[in-house]
Amino acid sequence: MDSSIFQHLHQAACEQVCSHCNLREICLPLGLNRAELERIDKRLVAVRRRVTRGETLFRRGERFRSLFAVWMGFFKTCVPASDGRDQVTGFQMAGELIGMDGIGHGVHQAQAVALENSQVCVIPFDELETLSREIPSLQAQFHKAMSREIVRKERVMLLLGSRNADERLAAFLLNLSHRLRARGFSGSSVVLRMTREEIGSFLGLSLETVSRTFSKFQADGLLTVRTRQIRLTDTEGLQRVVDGLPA
Amino acid sequence: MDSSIFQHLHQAACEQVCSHCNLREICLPLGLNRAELERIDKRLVAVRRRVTRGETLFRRGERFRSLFAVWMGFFKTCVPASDGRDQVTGFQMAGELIGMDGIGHGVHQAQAVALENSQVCVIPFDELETLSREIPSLQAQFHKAMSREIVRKERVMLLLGSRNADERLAAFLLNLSHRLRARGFSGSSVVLRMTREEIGSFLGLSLETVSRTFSKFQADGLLTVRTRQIRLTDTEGLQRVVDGLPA
DNA sequence: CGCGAACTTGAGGCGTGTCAACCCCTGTGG
DNA sequence: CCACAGGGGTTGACACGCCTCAAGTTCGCG
Repeated sequence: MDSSIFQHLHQAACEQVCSHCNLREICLPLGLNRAELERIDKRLVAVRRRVTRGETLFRRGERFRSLFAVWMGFFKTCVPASDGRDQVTGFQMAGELIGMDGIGHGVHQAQAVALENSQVCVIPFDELETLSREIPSLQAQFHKAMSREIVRKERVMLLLGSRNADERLAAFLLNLSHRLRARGFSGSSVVLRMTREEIGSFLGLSLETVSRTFSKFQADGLLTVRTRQIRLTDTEGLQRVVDGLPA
Repeated sequence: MDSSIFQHLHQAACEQVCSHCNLREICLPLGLNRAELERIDKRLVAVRRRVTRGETLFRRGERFRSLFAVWMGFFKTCVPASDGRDQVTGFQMAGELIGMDGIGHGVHQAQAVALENSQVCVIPFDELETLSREIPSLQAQFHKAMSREIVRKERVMLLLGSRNADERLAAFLLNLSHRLRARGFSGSSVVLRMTREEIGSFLGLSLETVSRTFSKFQADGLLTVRTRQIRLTDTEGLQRVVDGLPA
């Protein structure tokens, strides 16, 4: 176990100031000028919190107090389905917000679990509302973030409502790839942070179907699979699958 | 055609002031005190707009400027699916907001169509942001509205991802019933404003499956159907269907 | 009253879930 | 160092729920 001194040093080292964070262009403070950034430093983000792999960030039913911005790592959000098991409602990576489901009733409607060792910036919600009354560009950015979340959910609805297994998985992989590319990663080499079962739960498919579809895509030369290590070799082909066109 | 004088009188009669609107307890101004209500009168809602049955409120790709609150009537929102036909993403009734999908990119991502003769309150978005910087309770209410929209979409995702046709349609009917009851209607007598095809599109089912499931529910004594006129005779039984329990 | 749209019902086929067996990898303990 | 256990992943066989196609009926509007 680390000594408390070491812990303190570390806290100081990765101090939570948005103005120097390299995620500021894809996170909530996007579009703020320098003065505004410095104004929210130390106010928007109270603390940064570590969440180890498998640990729960918040549970369904817990009182909602803060939003969380993923600073590093990877999360899933899920809600209990009728049969007792969890259904995954989304995956979040660096720069993405978690917890917006809790605003409506002051209680978290979902559970968030880290899929790898992660860190999140804790954004007390009352402070966010106060600051966004003072800083219009922060207000605008927050509203855009919520709106985009609505559009994302809507897209998944479409996926689940009218696409077959191939189309769903292809869309899922391309979406992951785009988000990784936007964060400076290659996009063609994807390391899955989640199990086949979690992918299936998110896409409304059984884990066997997910596995079979991976194998099929590999046989069709669209990608190569080695368990969690995926290499997308033909993204245009995957896009054709999404569009429902013949291979 | 009405004379212009009559039209003017009518406009004056149903003047768009939130403080006297009988929907204020289920619409955006919920939770505002009298002073705040009077402060937003004439500012939050610029005009009220009539939309006749079948008419489009806004189209996908149109510039986003305003949110719309349904004042009376019934709407569907939909987005073009890959095969050219539309996929329905939601149904909206009195007191519900339409257009939040457009905030994120300044462009409407969906299309909204009236399913009966309707009227909507036009809420210019820049004015809403200005007012919600001045009136914290309005800000809070708007944030809650967006959050609840996210949760609603999430629930539909679950429905589409892990429930069969019976469970989907039962959940849909109970949801409609709850929303009608919250607006002072009976809740057990439901007049569907949409076709079987639109229900199916929303629930990820074919119109034939929707029709068959209605017939099945009727045979099971859960409701009686006469095309668009539905009478829910056993809501507890429908709830058991939703929960996946045996009939 | 007549036409087209909406709805119902049936027959058949396909995609995906379920069940089951097996493999691979990793970590653990003897 | 090996044996073992357990979780994750792959693959096959089979069943079944829902889609598709098709025919016929009812409804609603001009």
